[in-house]
Amino acid sequence: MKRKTYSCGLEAALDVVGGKWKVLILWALHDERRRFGDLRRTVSGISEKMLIQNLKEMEADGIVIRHDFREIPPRVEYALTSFGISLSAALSPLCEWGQLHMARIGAVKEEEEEARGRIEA
Amino acid sequence: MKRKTYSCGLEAALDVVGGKWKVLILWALHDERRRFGDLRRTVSGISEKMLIQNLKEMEADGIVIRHDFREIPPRVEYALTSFGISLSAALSPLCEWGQLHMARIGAVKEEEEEARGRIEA
DNA sequence: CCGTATCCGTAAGGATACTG
DNA sequence: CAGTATCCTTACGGATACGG
Repeated sequence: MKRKTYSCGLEAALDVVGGKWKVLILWALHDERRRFGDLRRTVSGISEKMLIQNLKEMEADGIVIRHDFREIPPRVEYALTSFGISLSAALSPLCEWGQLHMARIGAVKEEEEEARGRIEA
Repeated sequence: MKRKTYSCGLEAALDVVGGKWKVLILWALHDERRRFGDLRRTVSGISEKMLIQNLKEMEADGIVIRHDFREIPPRVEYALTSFGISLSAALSPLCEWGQLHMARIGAVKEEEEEARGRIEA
C-alpha cells in the first residue's frame, strides 16, 4: 500500500491542521465538547460551510468525533479524540507564544494593513 | 494608535506563521542560517516567488533577518531573530507530534487522495 | 546567484437561500 | 438546529521569462 511521505514532522502536522480554521476549531474543542451552533459562535468569523467542511476533514483524520443524538430538533456534539487531544497538547506552546507576543504582532500587522491601504488608494 | 486584536493566542500565532510555507521556512532556519538558494533546495516544493514573498513578510514581522553581503555574484543569508527563535521553540512540540504520527497521517491522507481520484474519474 | 515581473488556473473561502 | 446547495470573488500559488 502506498503511503504519503513527509520530509519533517511539521509537514505532517500541517497536513492535519493546515488552513485557516482547523487550529482554531481544535482549540475551541480542547477543553470541552461543543454543539455545532456553539462552535459556530465560538470560532469567530467562520461560516457554516467552512465549519462543517473542516469538521468532516478533521473527523476523517481521526482528531474529532461526531456524536449525533438523533433528536428533533437536531442535536450534534463534536469532541476531540485522544489523538486530537495529543495534538492540542502539542499546540499549546504555540498558543502561549501567541498570547505572550499578541500586542507586538497586532501592532505590526496593523501597520502592514495600513500600508496596503495606502497602496490601493 | 489602532492595534489588531485576537481572541486567542493561536490566532495571533497564525497571523505570523499562517499559510502553506512559513512554518517550513522557519524550521529550515531553526538550526542554521541559510542562503537563498540553500533555502530553496531545503524547503522542498517551494517556488522562488513564494520563498522571497514569505521571507519578506517574515522579515517585516521580525522573525527573520536578512544579511546581504553585497558581493558579486550575490550572496544573501537569512537567519532567525531571537523573536524567531522563540517561535521555533514554540513550534517544536508540534514538529515532534508530527514526527511521531507521521505514518498514521500519511496513510489516512493517501486514502483521501485516492478517494478524490475516484470521484473525478 | 538572487531576485522581479507577468501571466494564469485553481481552490479556498464568503454570502445567501433553502431543507429535514 | 444542523446542515446542503449554489453562486461568486479573490488571493494563493505555480510556471515561465527576464534583470542586476
